[in-house]
Amino acid sequence: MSFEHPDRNSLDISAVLHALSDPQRLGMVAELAMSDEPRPCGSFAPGISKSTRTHHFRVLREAGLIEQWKEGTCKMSRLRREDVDARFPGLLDSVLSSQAVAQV
Amino acid sequence: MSFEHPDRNSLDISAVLHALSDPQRLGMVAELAMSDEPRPCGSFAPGISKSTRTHHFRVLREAGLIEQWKEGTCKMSRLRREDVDARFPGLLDSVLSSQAVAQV
DNA sequence: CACAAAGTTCGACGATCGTCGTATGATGCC
DNA sequence: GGCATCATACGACGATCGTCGAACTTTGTG
Repeated sequence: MSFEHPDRNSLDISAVLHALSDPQRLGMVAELAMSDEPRPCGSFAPGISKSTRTHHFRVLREAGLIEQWKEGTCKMSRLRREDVDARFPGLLDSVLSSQAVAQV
Repeated sequence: MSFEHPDRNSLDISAVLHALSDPQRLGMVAELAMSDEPRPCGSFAPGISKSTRTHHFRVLREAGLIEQWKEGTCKMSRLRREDVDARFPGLLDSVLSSQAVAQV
């Protein structure tokens, strides 16, 4: 029922950077950052298959970037912004702002 | 003679994050950031082979993180801090400060 | 209960990665 | 010139990655 969510203090910079280095995942994180509301998995990355999406969400979750929980048949996701900011101050901001520029 | 050094404006966030996501390369970048002096390649990452070192330096260079040039038989490396900061403000600082904490 | 919807699991695949050793170049010094 | 030093080029290897489809589970709804 509960999934693997690494503790705030055990976040690994290499895992975080690797998780963010994939354009697909970076796009997901950017979407999560824009709308502060949790969102079901299915509403992301419409071009890829369900299993690939599951894989990307697991990478993000195991890196500690997102939190996930089930609600009915949906799985919700939320960016762990406070935790990431506490451990790596400024990182998410700089990555996301560069992403925002790229999307204009 | 001259190597591939991407233009400041063509730096790719995914390539940069991927380049930094390897612990070996992150260590090299951290060393380069600490001593502002250019350093020969051979003085890095003493545990790994020469060819692996060459490979890592190429990844860093092609991502636009470092600049390299030859001096005699040595090849010098320098962090392209201004360029990276201009393109991705705050990124290098946050990554390097987390790295510094980890090394204490 | 039967069915639909949302995710997961399980191979599988080609591509890329990190690492190595050996051979090869380029440069400086005796 | 001969030799040592520093780095590159070229496979090669096992490991990981991103992607997929098919089968399955879980949950809600008729």
